[in-house]
Formats: sequence, structure tokens, C-alpha cells
Amino acid sequence: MNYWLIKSEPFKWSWDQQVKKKTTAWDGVRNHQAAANLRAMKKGDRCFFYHSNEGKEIVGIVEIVKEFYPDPSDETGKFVVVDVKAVEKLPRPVMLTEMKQTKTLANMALLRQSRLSVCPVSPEEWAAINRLSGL
DNA sequence: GCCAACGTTGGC
DNA sequence: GCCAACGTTGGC
Repeated sequence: MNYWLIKSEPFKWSWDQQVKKKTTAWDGVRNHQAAANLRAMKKGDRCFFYHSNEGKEIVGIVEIVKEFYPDPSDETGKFVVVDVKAVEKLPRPVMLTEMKQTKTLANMALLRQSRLSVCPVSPEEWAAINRLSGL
């Protein structure tokens, strides 16, 4: 199983909305590197759900329930979506500042490339963040 | 509100 | 194909 992190501005789409709707298409990705990550996702993979701008923290975990297919909101037909389902809320959100202070996480794609909205997470990073959150 | 880091567009 | 100008994201 692979691990990922997906970002959303809570004003546009928040964790609470994700929980309420349960399963949704993760649409609107218009960056090729982020899209490549979406294409690499497999059913059953887990993703951290990160609130950008407002919050700047990981709040929950979602699971990939459907692998990539064309983004209905993209007229060019180049970009894709995956379906994600809310799995669990972190016992305690993990803030960006905490991640920056954690040595194991220094090389995280999230920290190195702040603009990338879909990033890979290594198993070590996944475990370290779970530890920070109290899971 | 500012700015760094990118990505994209368009003139040449 | 290069590069300047511009737009966007997201942290601070």
C-alpha cells in the first residue's frame, strides 16, 4: 500500500464536508505533477487530508476507493480524479510547524514543494505523523 | 498584504 | 526553442 497527502482549502472543501459526504471525486487538480500522483494511486491506498491556508494542518485520513478516471470538470480531458472516502479523523491535528520541526519529515514532498497539492508520503513519514497525532 | 516558487502564455 | 511577463498557490 502507498501513502499520499492531498491538500484542500477548507473554504472550498473541508474535512467536515468530506465526512458528511463520505465518498467524493477529488476533482480540480490542474497540475501535471499532482495529476501524475493521482494516476499512481491504487485502490486501498491511504491519504492524509491537509487543510491549506486556513489551518495548515493534517486533519484526517481518506482512502482511495476508485482509481483514476477523467475529471468531468476538465474540458481538455487531460486531467484525472480519484474517488476518496473519509476513514478517520486524527485524534489531534498535526500542524505544518510541527512537521517542520520533526527530523524524519525534513524531506517530505509537502515541505519541499509547498505548491504541490497531491504529494507522496513515505511509510516512515506516515508512521511519524501518526505518532505526532497520537494514533 | 507580501513574496517565493512555480507554471503558463505569447512574442520573437 | 528561449525567455519575459503574468497568474496562481500557499506560507508567513
